[in-house]
Amino acid sequence: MIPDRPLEVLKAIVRDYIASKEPVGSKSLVERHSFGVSAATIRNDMAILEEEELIVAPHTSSGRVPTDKGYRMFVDQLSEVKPLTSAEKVAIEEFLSKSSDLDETLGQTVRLLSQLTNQVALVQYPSLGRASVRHIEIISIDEKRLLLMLITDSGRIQQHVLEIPGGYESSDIEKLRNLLNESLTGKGLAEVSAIAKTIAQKATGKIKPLAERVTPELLALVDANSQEKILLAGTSNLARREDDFPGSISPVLEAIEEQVVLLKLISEMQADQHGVSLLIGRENSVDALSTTSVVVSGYENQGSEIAKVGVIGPTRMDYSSNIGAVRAVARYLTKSLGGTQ
Amino acid sequence: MIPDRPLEVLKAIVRDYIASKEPVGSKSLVERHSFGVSAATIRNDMAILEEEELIVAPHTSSGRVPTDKGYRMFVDQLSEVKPLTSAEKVAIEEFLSKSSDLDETLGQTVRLLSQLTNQVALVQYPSLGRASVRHIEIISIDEKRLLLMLITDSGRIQQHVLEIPGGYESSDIEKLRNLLNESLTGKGLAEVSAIAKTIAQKATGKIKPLAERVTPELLALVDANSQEKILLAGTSNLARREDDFPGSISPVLEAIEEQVVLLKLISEMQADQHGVSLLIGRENSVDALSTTSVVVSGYENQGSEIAKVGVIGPTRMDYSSNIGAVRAVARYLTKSLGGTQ
DNA sequence: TATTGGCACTCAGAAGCATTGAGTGCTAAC
DNA sequence: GTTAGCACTCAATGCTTCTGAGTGCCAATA
Repeated sequence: MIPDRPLEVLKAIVRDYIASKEPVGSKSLVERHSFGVSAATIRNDMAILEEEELIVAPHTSSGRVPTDKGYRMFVDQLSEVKPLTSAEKVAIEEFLSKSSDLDETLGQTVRLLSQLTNQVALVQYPSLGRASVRHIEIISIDEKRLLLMLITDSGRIQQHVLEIPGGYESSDIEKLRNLLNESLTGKGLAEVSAIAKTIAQKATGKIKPLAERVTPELLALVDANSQEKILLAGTSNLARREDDFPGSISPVLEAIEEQVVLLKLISEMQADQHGVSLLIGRENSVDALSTTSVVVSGYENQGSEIAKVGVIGPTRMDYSSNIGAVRAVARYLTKSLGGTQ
Repeated sequence: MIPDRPLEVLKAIVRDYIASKEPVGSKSLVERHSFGVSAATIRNDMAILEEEELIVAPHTSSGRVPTDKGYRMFVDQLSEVKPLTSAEKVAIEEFLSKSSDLDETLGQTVRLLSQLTNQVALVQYPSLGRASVRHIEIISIDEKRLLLMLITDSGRIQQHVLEIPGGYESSDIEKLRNLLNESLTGKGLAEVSAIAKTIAQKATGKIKPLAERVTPELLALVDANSQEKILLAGTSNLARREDDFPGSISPVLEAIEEQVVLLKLISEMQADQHGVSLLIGRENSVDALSTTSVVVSGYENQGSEIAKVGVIGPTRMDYSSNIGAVRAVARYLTKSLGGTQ
């Protein structure tokens, strides 16, 4: 266990380093904070911290820098996160109240979050594991083409144009639409597959061929719909902090643009005490992201978490305010979805 | 007018500089190309080019680098662009044939283009100036909420949930839907505004209040729909070429993320001889983008250009192959939209 | 036992300086 | 119009020295 004062020293080091980007030494530490002890004592404490691998010296005889483990301890000690200013709260309300559909809401959210935090913000589209069918719509485009639409209760819409080479009758379309909605509305997406098959069989008479044509497409929509998707914003914020990344930022940007990797990463994260979860530096498994930290929080619709929202930035980030911002935005997003969806 | 050989020298300088990123000098020029004259002669030619501001010397007594004007002349002289390899063509077909709805198609396209060119790719959502209404749908969610949808012939879908505090009857919904579709299907979005107002007046009896509630929302959808939108991909490609940007890339990234700016920029561009249009360096009016070039081409649906697709990268880019790729992708995109939409 | 002042030591980074060499512009000759 | 020759320029490189923030350790102190 780390004694009290060394812990305070660690916190001070993290704060100073985040603020200044310079390795922090014993002298500047006693100058900036009132520990009531001398630099030599602080040096002893720093020796303990270094022993525990909470800080390291970039070069012999230079100041110290927090390690991932050091940041982690700092964050875990964080008893309260920086609350948003009321101006920021107003900005959030302002932003999110305007948007109407899901796409727009998420787009606004991610931009907002990137502005609040000055980091790269990300928002995951509602995952569809638990989503259910709100409505299925079939719309006639012309004599031989139909637009099939699947709308889920998370607000996501999936559509596909399909050709009916032999043409169709609009009354049949209506029948099929009713049939599909009666059987599927309210059902979970996972169930759709099984039910849709029985529909194709149950369908009788003229609408049978139509049903046989449409149901596979419907399943394809469900499939496409279950593809996870991430929205990013504020990539330039990462670039602005270029020199927090040794070498080049481009591998970092590459990794972030790689949706699959990012999705895997955030989906494995579990919320901790602040209602947010974070990975610091090498705690995440993606090599290119070893110099970044990820802060995410889940947002909900109808009481259950449907996806995540968060930020990603250099390990040397202001954890306190980022955690605050992510948490707040997740809450507002939950609220906003509850309202309009 | 620039004589023949100096022009060839310019071309050689551009090519060598693009390939090597080093200012190119007279000696290396005669080594790499067979001009049949000596370095001293080339130097005379270079003096002409410098006189014309087609090249500059970064420092006294170093090699030369093309100016924006130099690149421009190079591009204008370009008689043919590098065709895609057949592997690339296959990749395009492969990619674009898979996608079903507009969102997905555009998403695929932009990723594809960024991979083909190793630049930041962008695709503009179909602009709605010339789009028309394909269908209007009203779907009941629960007793007091409706989902209003506007589908345009470019494949774009806009939706909004609206509350009907007093509830509604489903037969009324159907009447209103029919009324709206009869009046509006096939009409241009610009006309919708005028027509919708008359509908609200024409509506009689029970559906009048409903119509009065719905039509303003419909107009809002048209409005939202006419908001231009851009999809980006491959930002990391820009970062990978960091040192083509003096200072930092972050202002460049910022400018690119600023959709409004970018939209204005590309919407003002007019296609030239190759079916693409490009802005080189300071030819574009955005200051932060003065070290980048933009290559775009229009894509079409039903015979008329609906939006643009292109790439943006450092002025020191391979114009020939980028022009080729953008043009090809625009064509395939046109084809793909023609098929499925 | 914890804290402190003192002190020798380390080393990255800045500053100064000489060297190098690719490339130039100019001139006189071909 | 082309070329060889030549003096000149200057970014980049390498070398050395200098500086100072910061360290680790020890003996003295509370």
